[in-house]
Amino acid sequence: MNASRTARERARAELTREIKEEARRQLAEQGAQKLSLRAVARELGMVSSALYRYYPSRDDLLTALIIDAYDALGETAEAAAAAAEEPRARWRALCHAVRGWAVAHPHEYALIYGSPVPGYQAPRATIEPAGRVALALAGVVRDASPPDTGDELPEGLAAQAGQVAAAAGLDMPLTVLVRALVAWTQLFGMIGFELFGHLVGSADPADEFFGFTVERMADFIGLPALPASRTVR
Amino acid sequence: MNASRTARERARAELTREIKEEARRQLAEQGAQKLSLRAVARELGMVSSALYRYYPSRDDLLTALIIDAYDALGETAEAAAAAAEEPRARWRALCHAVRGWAVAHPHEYALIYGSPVPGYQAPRATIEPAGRVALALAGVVRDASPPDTGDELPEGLAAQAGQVAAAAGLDMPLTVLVRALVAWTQLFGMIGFELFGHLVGSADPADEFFGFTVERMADFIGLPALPASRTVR
DNA sequence: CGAGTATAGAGAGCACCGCTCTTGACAGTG
DNA sequence: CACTGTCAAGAGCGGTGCTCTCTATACTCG
Repeated sequence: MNASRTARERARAELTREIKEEARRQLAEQGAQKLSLRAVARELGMVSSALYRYYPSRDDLLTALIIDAYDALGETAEAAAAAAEEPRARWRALCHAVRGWAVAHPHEYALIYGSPVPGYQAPRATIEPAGRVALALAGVVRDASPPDTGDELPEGLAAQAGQVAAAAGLDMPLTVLVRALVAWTQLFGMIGFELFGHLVGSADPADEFFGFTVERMADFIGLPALPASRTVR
Repeated sequence: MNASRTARERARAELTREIKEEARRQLAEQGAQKLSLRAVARELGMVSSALYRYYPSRDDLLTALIIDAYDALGETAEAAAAAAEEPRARWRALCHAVRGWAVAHPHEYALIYGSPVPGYQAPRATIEPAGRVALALAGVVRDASPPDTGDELPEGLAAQAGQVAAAAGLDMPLTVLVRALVAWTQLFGMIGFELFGHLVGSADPADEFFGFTVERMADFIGLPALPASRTVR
């Protein structure tokens, strides 16, 4: 009886996965706007209404894709950070990994870091995976334990940074944490600009510009320069 | 006969304007995705097919709105830069003006700096207005004539910067120009993160964070600190 | 001034969309 | 075997962008 029940559930899990796969395919081909339940169903050889047994609405399907994207990007970032030793090398690896993922999955990147889908409110479930990259970034900085930068932090900003540090268990100078926050927005700003074509007239292709900026961000945070081989990359 | 001809054309221009106005209203209320030709026509008391005499497609209407948005933001930026004297004050004013416009017109901002509409290719006509903000930014930096930062620029990046400088008539050290480019992406990255809710768990409200970052960017580029009153803002 | 023409909006219609409700088939259970 | 819960299917609703045809009207010119 347990086996039979599992059989049904297996079929269900299988189809759920296939739906998501097909949806991701369409997402990659034509973007989130054009993602249509009917088209997904058509491609899967089923009728549109049947899809609603798996995802109660188009937005719910989108949410599933969003969570998957956050998780995939987060995992990429964590793996890159774990693969290097030196703080600056880890920083570089992480930044380039994030960019690499974004370039490889532009539509999924746009889904999570582009303009939010109007009327769509990101559910609670997306918050945790959304924080993974930022956490990985902050972790790299913390492990490098750079010195206090001496910035004068406005009261409210210091309080916000304190809360972040407490919530994430990040034991580091608040000035460094705030600078890491700045670098965080810089990283995604640059990637977004590249992906969305705003660099076309200036720094496109953006490889060298990206590499340059990553180094300046590392300087900005106070990560030590690499000891031996000083590949500027 | 010229007057009569003008009469017809006037009516046409009037309606064109009204269509754009109504479209902008809907854009501001519900975002680009929900912008519907039928709804615009309904609100204007005409039939949907009649709209096609004014804009051949929904995308063309969107293009008109995009150009308007770029122009509005560019004008805001230019005005802010012109209203101050000291380089750092001009820099501050410009950055805060851009952010202010973005916060006041989130959907229009998302339209131009969010994920591009899939399948939609920005026509040539958008390029020039799109560059206005960047040009205003670069102008402020050039007028401050900060010294060469001494960065080692990779070959390709230096070439790209040289082309930009030549095309825009910006006579300044390439290292400074590249750093201004970095700050440019930083500025929009931060604004985008704030608008799209990515700062919610960390630096939200973002006023102080934004102010802090603007100052660090000014430092980064090499803009001199304000002489007398050193309001950190 | 009157005939002809260009331009305007109206309306029907096509193919698609998200989503709902009902119906009939089927598997698993007592 | 009868029952129950799950599933896909189908029809249908109101909406979308867009096209086509038709008619009324404003303008132009002989």
